[in-house]
Amino acid sequence: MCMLTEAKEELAKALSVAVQVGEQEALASIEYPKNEFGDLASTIAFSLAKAQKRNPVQIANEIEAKIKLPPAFEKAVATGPYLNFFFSKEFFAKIASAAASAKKKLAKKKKEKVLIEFPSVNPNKPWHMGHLRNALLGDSVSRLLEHAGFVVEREDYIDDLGLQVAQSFWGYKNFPEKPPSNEKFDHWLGKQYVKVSAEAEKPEINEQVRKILHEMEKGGSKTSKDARALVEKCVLAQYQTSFAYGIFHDVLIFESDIAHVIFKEGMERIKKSDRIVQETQGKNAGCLVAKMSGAEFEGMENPDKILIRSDGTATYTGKDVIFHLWKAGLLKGDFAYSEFVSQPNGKMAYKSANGGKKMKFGNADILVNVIGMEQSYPQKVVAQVVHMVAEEGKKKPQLVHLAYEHAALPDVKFSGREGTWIGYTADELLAEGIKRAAEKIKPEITGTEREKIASAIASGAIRFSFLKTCADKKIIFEWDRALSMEGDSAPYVIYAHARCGGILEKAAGRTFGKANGYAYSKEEMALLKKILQFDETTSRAAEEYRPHMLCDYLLDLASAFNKFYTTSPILAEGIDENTASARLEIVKATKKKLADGLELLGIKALEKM
RNA sequence: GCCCCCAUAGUUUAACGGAUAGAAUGCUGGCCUCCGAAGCCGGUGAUCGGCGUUCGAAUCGCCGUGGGGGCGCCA
Repeated sequence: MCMLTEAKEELAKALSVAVQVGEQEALASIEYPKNEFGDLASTIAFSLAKAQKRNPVQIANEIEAKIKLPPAFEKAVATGPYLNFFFSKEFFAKIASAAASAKKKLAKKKKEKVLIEFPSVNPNKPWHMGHLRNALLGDSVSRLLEHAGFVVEREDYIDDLGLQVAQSFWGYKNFPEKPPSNEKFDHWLGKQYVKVSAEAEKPEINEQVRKILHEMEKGGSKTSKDARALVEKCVLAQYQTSFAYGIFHDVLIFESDIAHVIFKEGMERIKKSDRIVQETQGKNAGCLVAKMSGAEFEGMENPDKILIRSDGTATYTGKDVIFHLWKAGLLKGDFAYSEFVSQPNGKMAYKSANGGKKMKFGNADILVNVIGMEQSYPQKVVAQVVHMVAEEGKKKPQLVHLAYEHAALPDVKFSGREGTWIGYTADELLAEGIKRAAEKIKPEITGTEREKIASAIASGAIRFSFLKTCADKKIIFEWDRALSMEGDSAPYVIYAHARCGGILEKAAGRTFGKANGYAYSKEEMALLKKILQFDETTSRAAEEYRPHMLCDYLLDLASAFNKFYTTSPILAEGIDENTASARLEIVKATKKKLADGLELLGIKALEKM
C-alpha cells in the first residue's frame, strides 16, 4: 500500500481513539493544508462541534492534547478549529528512500478489462488539431488506466462505409490527378475531398456516389474491395502521425466488418429485449423502438428512440448498439483479424478483416468512448439501450462517455468538407514544434541525437499543452500556446528531469554513506510531500479519466524541485557528506517520479536537452 | 420549448464544501566565477449577477445573463 494512504489511515485510527468518531468519518475529514499550516489536516472538529453543540476551537484543542500520534507523525497542532499534523523526520526520510528505490510500481492487477475507443477519425483526411486532442486524451487515459491495474485494449473504429469515403473514392476514380510521392497520402486525399465534396453537390455526381456507397455496403465487389484498400492506405498514413506522437492501438474495427459479421445477430439480440418494442401504430409504426426512461429523457417530446426503421434497416444508433454489444462480449459472433501495422512501440496493431485469424479482442467490462461533447445525448441512448439488451444476460457492461470539447480556431471550426483544417494538421504542428525546439537545444548536442531530442520535446510540449486543460473546456488553438516551451509546459518538467540527471551523472563517481538523522529544510520537505502524493494523484486521474490532474501535479513537482535545486546545493564545496547523501536521495526520488509521470502522459523524460 | 457543457487576474488556466483562491503568461524590479537561466526570487492583478442552503460556497440549489452544443426512420 502506498505510504500516504497508510499514514492517513493510521491518523484516522488515532483520531477515532481520541474522540468519539468513526474511522471512516475521521478519514474523510483529512485533507491537505497549505504548507505553512502543516502536512496533513483534519476538519473533524467542525462536525463534532455541530453534533455536540460545542465550540469547535475547544474540541480541536482537546484533540491536540489527547491524541496519540502514530510514528509517521511528530506533532499535532490545533489552529483555531483546524487540526494540523506534522510528519516526523523519519517519515520524510522514508519517503525519499521508498520513492528512489521503488521498482516500476505496478498497481494490483484488477479483474476488469477496459476497452477504450479513440480517435475514430474519418479515413479520408489527415488528423487536424481537433482529432489530436481526442487521440491524446485516449492515449493518456489508457496509460493511466493501465498504471491503475486494468487490462486495457485500445481500439480504433474505422467508418469505411461512410458517405465521405464514398465521395473520396469517387474522386479517386474520376479525377485525373494521382497521389504524388512527395506528399503524405492522407493530406493529399483530404485536399482532394474538399474538391470532391463541392463537385458532389451536382445531382448526377451524387447519384454515382450513392451507387458506390451501396456497393460498399453490400460488399464482395471490386468496388468495395478497392474502397477498403483506399481507406486502409489513408489510415496507415494517419497512423504515421499517431506514431510520431507516441499514440498506439491494439485493434482497428472496420464498419464493413461490423455490417457483415455481427450485424444480423445483433439485430436478433435487440429484438429479444422486452423493453424494445415493435410499433404497430402512430408515427413510428413499423419501427423497432427503444422506450427511453430516466430524468434526461423526461420532458422530451418524444423519448422513443428508433433502432430499426420500418424498412428493416438499422439507424445509426441501432448499429452503434450492436457494436457495443460486441464490445461487451454479449454476442456469439466475432471478427477475424489480420496484421495491420507494426508499431514503433514494438506491438502489432491488428485490424478486423475477412479471412483473418481468430483472436481475443473485445469482451470487456468497461467500455470507454472518447467522443466529442456534442454526442452526449446519443451516447446516453446507446448506454441505456445496451443495458436494456444486457439485462437478460448475466453481464452488465459499464459504458463511459469520455466527452471533450473540441479544439478549434478562433473564428472557424475545423471542417473536412470546407478544408479549414489545411495548415492546421497534427503533422504541421509537430514539424513547427521540432523547428522551435531544435533552436533551444544545447549546442554540444548534435546530429541524430539532436533531432531525436527536438522531436521528443516538440511532441511532449504539444501533448502537454492539449492535456493540461480539463477536457470539458474548449481549446482555441494558438501556435504559441500549443508549442510553449516555458512555464506551464512539458519542457519545464523535462528540464527539471534533465537537471536531476545532470546531478546524478556528476555524482556518479563518488560514494556516500546513508544519510542519518538529517534535518530537512522547508524546500526539501515541500518536495518530499509532493513526491508522496504521486500514487494518489495518478490513481485519481485514472478513476476520473482526467489526465490534466497529472499535468498539474507534474508542474508542482517540477516547481518544488526547482526551488530545492536553487536552495540546496549537493556537490558544491563545503557540503557535508550527510547532507549530500540525503539530498541525492531526494534527487533520485524526484527524477523517478518525474519520469514515471511523464510516461503516463506519453512524454519522454530526457537526460539532456 | 426541453436537455447538456462552459464562465476565475489583460490572456490561458488550477482548486475532494474548508484556512490568506494556486499557477503560467504579460508588464515590472532583481539573480549565472557556484550541480544546466527552457531556471530562481520580488511586485502587479481574478471567482458573470441575484437569492438561498451551510459553522464555512469559486464549488451545492433556484432564478437570471453571456457563449457553445444537442433533442431526425439524416449520417
